[in-house]
Amino acid sequence: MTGWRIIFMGTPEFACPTLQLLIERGENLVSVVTQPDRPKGRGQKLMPPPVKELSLQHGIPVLQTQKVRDPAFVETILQLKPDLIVVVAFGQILPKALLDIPPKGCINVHASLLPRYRGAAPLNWCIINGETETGVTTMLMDPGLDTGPMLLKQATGIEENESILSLHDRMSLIGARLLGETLDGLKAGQIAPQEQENSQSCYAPMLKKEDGLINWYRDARTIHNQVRGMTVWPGAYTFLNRQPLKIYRTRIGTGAGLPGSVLRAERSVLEVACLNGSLLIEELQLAGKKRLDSADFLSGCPISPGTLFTSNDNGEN
RNA sequence: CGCGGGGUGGAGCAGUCUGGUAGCUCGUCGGGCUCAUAACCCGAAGGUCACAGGUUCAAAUCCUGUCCCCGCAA
Repeated sequence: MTGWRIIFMGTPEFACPTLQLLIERGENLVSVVTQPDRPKGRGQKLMPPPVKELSLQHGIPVLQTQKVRDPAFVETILQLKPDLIVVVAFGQILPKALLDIPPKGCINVHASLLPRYRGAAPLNWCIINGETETGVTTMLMDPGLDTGPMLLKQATGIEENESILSLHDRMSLIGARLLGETLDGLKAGQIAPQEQENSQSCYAPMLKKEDGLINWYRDARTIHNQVRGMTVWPGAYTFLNRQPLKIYRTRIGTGAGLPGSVLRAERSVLEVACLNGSLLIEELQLAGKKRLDSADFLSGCPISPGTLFTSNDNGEN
């Protein structure tokens, strides 16, 4: 398109569609910056971030750094003389020294309707909090955490049973498209940055393993939202016979009983009582076993009504 | 060499420690019962027990090696 020298910064799968779009548009990608390869999975094998793999496939130079604040790294970026830096789910906060480098600024693609859900895990928290709508915002970065002036927004609805997986994929595509529009708008000088209303903001901190632990003394909808908002990582989990049990998919039921107790376990129906209402577990996984739908799970691991799901491996709630 | 669990008819599991006839829940197929059924009853098909060696009169089971899957940890 134009000759703007662009540096792309991003790390996980979510950032890939946007990078892909920049590549397809034939933008002048000077370099891609991503987090270092990290030990991942079983066996601690060193794995490159998805963005690195995509970059290498297209022959784009990749820079990896532990700390973007490192003056030596900032100098490296300065030498590249970028006109614009595009940041999508990079995972580190950029220092002012870096933000000041590109004359056209640093654009961030953020997975929420700002100023709501600033921070690392907006997708997860939107679902956990039962939001029915979210979206993507592009903004001009400033030294704060997702506090810069907004450029464009695109909203999308969240279905009652939608999990973070489908939302993630949809939002990453929306993000790519929106960045394209943002670039076009900026180049044409047609976008007026709009300051965020700080009083309306809220934060979406990185999830911790413990956030996945299910407390059956909460109402069914709250737990349902937790399950679909945490799927895959960290995963909503409870304990059955002192073994960790992951729960991947649920529906809200109307049964009642002692929170954490199994109300029904027959054929493909596995119903557990919550504080208010119940959950019908549709997909689950016992430690060391495969992820199964409830019918398969029950044929190999019969459970009798009254069995308790607990909050720790001591069998207590 | 990060820790650990596992690969057994189509699905999920038991059996392995203490070698000796292949078991359970479900699915499939046939028949029966029923106004009817995802219910119930009767019957049947379907497995070189991941792969390769070894020990043994005899290996799903014991020994050695290989491949694959998964939980923890990140």
